[in-house]
Amino acid sequence: MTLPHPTAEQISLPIVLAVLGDPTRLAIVRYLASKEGVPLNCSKFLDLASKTNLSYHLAKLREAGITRTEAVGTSRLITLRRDDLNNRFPGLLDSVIAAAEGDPALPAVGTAEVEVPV
Amino acid sequence: MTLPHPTAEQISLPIVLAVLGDPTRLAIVRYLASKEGVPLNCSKFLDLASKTNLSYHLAKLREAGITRTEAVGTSRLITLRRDDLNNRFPGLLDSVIAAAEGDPALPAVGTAEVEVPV
DNA sequence: TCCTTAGTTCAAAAGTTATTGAACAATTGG
DNA sequence: CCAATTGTTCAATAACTTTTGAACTAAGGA
Repeated sequence: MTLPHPTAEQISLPIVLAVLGDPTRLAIVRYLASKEGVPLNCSKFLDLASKTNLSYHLAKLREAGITRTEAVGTSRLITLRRDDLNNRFPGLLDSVIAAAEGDPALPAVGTAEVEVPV
Repeated sequence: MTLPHPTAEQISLPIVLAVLGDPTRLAIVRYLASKEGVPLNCSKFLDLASKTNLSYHLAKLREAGITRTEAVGTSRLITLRRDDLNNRFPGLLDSVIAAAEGDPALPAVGTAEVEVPV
């Protein structure tokens, strides 16, 4: 079972920019980029917002074509659509990620989750 | 007399993205980029929106640090802050403009204004 | 089967942004 | 000075977006 995603051609520039123009979603994208290749589930982002609100933001990212969401069991595995975005808008995602990496004003993900050894 | 502009350091990534995430404003930026170096006044954009509404959108662009607005007589001369944006977010504006140039869904500026020779 | 985990959906409330028209201000040309 | 041109401000409204909590679904383990 797959959730609805736009095709690469359907990805719209103003929509991508508007969706990235939100600190919570930019923080999600920055974190996804920092864990490139590792599919993450929604709960990784609970630092940023409530479960319900995350569901909303992650749907926005998916509907804009910025992320891909795959249902696996009760989880959703989320990845960046780097290739599709790069084909459609060359250089855009990379420059956004680079800028986001250096932005201290964005909320952080994962700073609370230190694996505590037993 | 100069209108208030953010300094380069004050320019915020999410705000820039949110402000660019609007078709009218993206069309303004695309047109400014196509006339690089030539300062344009507000009336050039009347194809896109009413005078009042343009005033609003142009203020958003200025306050986000995307454009510079200079008052000259009763006119406002508007230019892109390309250098400041490039320093702050390298590659971002260029990729947005390149993507906007190829976007047929964006409203067009100036298609009605053909200089009629006498 | 029952419970837990993971996430969605829905409707309401809160907040924000866009659009409008009327009134205003400032400059410039006649 | 007067009128036209250029653009702003203000208040109202319309339209969207974000956030919330409660109720829900679906899968997986005990």
